Amino acid sequence: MDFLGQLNPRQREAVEHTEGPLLILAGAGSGKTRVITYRIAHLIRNNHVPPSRLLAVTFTNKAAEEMRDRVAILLGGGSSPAPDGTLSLPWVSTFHSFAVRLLRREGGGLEALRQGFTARFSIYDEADQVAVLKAVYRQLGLDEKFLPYRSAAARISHAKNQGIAPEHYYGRSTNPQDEKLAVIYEQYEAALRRANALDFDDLLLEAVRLLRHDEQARARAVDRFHYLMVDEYQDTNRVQYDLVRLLTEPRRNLCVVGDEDQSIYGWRGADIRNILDFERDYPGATLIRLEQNYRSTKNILDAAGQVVSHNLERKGKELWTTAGPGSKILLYRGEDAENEALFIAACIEKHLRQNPSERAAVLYRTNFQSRQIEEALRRYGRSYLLVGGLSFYQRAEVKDLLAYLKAAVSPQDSYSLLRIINTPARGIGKSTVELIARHTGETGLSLWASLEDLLARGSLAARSHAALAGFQSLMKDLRAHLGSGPLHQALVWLLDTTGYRKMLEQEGTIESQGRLENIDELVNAAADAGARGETVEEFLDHAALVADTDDLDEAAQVTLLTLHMAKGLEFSLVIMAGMEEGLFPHSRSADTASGLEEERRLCYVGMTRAQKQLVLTLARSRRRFGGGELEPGRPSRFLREVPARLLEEVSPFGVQLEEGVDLYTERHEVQEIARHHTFTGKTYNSVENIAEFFAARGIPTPAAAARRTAAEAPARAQVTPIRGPTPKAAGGFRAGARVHHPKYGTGTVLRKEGEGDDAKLTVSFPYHGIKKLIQKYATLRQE
DNA sequence: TTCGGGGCATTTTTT
DNA sequence: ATGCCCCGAA
Repeated sequence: MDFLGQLNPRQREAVEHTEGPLLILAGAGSGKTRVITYRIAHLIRNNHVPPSRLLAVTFTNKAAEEMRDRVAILLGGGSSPAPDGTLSLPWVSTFHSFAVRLLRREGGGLEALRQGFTARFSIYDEADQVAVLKAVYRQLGLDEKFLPYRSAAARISHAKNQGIAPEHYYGRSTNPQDEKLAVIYEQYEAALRRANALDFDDLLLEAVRLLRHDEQARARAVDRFHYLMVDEYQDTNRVQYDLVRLLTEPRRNLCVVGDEDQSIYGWRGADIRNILDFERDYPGATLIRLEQNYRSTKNILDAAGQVVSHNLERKGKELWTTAGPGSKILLYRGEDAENEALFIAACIEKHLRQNPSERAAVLYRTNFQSRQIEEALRRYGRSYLLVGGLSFYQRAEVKDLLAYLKAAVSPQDSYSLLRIINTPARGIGKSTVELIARHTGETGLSLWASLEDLLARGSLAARSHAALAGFQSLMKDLRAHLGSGPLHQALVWLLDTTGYRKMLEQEGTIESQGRLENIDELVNAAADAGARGETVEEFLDHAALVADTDDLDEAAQVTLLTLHMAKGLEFSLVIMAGMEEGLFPHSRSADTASGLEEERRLCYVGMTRAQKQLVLTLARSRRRFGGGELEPGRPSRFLREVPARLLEEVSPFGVQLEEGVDLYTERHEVQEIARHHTFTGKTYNSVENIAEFFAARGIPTPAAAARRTAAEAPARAQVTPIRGPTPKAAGGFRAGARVHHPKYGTGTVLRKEGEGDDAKLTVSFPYHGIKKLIQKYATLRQE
């Protein structure tokens, strides 16, 4: 098959340019993934480069998976199978999982480089970081009033991403807060080191360190990868830049693909200069612009292009298309957020009725905006997929079990140990933990070693001694189980022995029911991992590096998500909500020129997601917080940057259902429809997704390909399971009643506790699961 | 040690 | 309006 014939001239040029540095500026919708995958296929098939000599790096597992699948399909027939008969494929991975594999593999080098580190390090996510920072704050006598943990974590992360060490941070601090933060930073680093843990930033930093200081390790890496490709290059930070540099010197067969106009992660440390200065950093680099857009209508492209042309920090690209102008961009201004939301729902309804096979998305700047839009969609009985919220691996019960495993695998991992030392409650309370922590501080031992030391001394009160001794033998037994049998059996044993399962069962609530299902799913995932031959460590790595958005269901007809999460996706109809000053551009970004430019790029990203129809909406006034005042808003400056000739203002009656009912009188009828509507599509965080979170991503399977095809099939119906205690009948919202909640929509009352205003209701909502509500506070309506 | 009530802040978040 | 953190009572 001559796959090069399927490319346009520019794309083909990019694919065939294989030697030396290459920068591909790929505008939105210009076939970027196509170019990367074809380029890989070209190198392998036509230039006979062994697949193992190629490395492609992406930012998300999802992108990596997609790329792998597409390369596999391209190579499908003719590439050379490996001796064992499997298809040999290049290494496609995220920056982070690449770093982890490198560090685990080159563990010896790492240990030599860094005192006290072992290749068995734990990976700490944001929740773990906060736990570490809490301890550091306490040690320094600070509290969150100084700086919220999350902000401190963000600032430390930012410093790390720029390669600024704590001492350096201290040196350049100009105010007392920064000085203190430098100390926090230093203590945080020390705490991680003691715990033999690396945070996400460290994974990259340590990989860079290793390659810099361990000549042999670098030689091995450079020798292995002759061709490197980096996707979304505009989102790389300084450390990723260094990593790429180390991997490509001196061969310099580096191909980076990106779009400076889609750089929207500056606040996370991404450095737009990496892409702007590529030609300077890699002299002799070839620059190829992909400007033909295959996604959107001309009107949409022109509008987006006009907006982003107001930016100065760009190389400049002009997207063009052979498509026709298409519809104008609709602009709607509602009285308030509720009215805006109703318009959005009506607009989606109209579009999908006319185009039943198409997909629509509502994009917004901040997550709280989804609430009213959800409510409006529910009124129309329209199912949707809300992207955001807690992912599976971030859930408390899953994190607990993983913490048991981490603590067992790495005795130094004090923060994982801390998490589960008294979960379920086993009589090791706050004061006992503090006692051990103090001992840790005095001796410099890890929490676990300190615990053992205290037990050996026998100086503890009988009660705590017994509790701690019990815990000690529990962990020893867990280690033994992990060493002797399959992982999932160890987990089952753990759940029984600790009484974790019992704890949830005894709770007897609907929430606990869900948690039980989650832990069962984790056990299944462990069994699958075991069947694939994964070790505990690999299982834990996988769990740490998998992200929730990886499983974004593309089959959903209506998707609600933030502008940030929309990058890389496309929808027939795109509605951008909340086009108001202060909201978008967001007030916190509006005071610097670079912040404003990033907001503008975000606007560009949002607009270019639309294939056929783009709709911009705003509200004349909206409430800032729940109970706040209605505050008037001003239209976003981005609206003015769209040429007026491309815009069409629509009244609330401009977009209507065919029946001719208007938005205001219609509500009650619509509610009636909604009541009978069956929700379809799987919930973003539903249990059935969990297995997929842990599914192997290494080798594309027929099942994976089938799943892709199946994405076009209608989503299966989901029935919210109702289990748990038998509902008691009572007045008002009694069990079994259908109620409506402003945020969660329509749900079923499962249980009622107490009477009158103080009654507590347990309600099951599709998409949101089980919520406990106080009748007095929750604005519930009887359906 | 553990549970429940009142105070407080609430942008975005690839790994 | 809500979620989460800390403090006081059982």
